[in-house]
Amino acid sequence: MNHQELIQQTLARLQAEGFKSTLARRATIEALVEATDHLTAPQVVNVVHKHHPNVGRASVYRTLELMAKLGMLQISSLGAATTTYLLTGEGHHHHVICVSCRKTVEFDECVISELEQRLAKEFDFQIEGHLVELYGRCSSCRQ
Amino acid sequence: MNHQELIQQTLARLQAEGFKSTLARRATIEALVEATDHLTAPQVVNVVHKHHPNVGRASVYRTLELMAKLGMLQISSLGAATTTYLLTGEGHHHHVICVSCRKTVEFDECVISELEQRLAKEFDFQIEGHLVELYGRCSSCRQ
DNA sequence: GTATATGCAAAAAGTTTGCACAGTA
DNA sequence: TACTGTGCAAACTTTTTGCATATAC
Repeated sequence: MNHQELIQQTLARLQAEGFKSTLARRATIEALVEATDHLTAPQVVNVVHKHHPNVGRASVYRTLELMAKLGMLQISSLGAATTTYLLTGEGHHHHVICVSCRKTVEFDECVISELEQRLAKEFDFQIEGHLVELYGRCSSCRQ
Repeated sequence: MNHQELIQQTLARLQAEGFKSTLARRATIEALVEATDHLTAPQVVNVVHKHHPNVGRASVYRTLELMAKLGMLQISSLGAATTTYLLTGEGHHHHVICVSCRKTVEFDECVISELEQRLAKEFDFQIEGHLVELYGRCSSCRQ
């Protein structure tokens, strides 16, 4: 699926939930779709402003909040002090993060699915996503 | 292990790394030890100020940063917009978080250990902790 | 046409920094 | 004593809010 399609689909999902398709929302989704990694809110604002200088910062925040509430974003701390956002679905992967130099490496394996199903039953949750991060010390930082 | 012992041990770990044992650090650790759940930085500051009104806010932030760097804290976004901290080790558990009402339930099972060992070898990381969070919609919010 | 959503600007909240002084080792 | 760490206050960054206007449906 290319970017335009993904943007369309994401907007459609918002519409399906009863929210309107607007420029500010499209611009925010655009920024998230183009990102290859987690972005902080101010980073999203920056990207949005590159293409659409007239979109307000508050609208970006409001869109991020809305999408997070709908489970459309993966929210992560990436082991750092700032929250970051990434579109869920597509390119599912997780991170190993060095607590010393903040270097991150990705891995694709996900051992969560069985657990997910068990917990969904146990707590009567409809699971929509998950976050798995490992923290440690990379080889250079252990010297 | 009781609270006092855990505080001592945590301070000792700082000292082992070459950092001094001070009141501000003890107060911060105290707050984290007493917490039964993740705390935001401002919450830690509040607890510290209850017992030690004269400890500066900046010192608490600096201690949190230091401990995070040393891998002594589990950092989590809890699916919300603020970073939270919890002492690692002790009472290891994870959360299922409702993206709609923010209700969280805990679970103890952890399927990460095998994965952890495999990734440690593959990327030459010394893994010190991990974060696993599931996001979804609780039964009441699905009505 | 109507309700939702927006942009702006100001307020609030959270975090970081510089510096003179204090406390640990 | 030497140097790390502190408290304070100010600067800075990030996030939220109120409100008049614009826009999607």
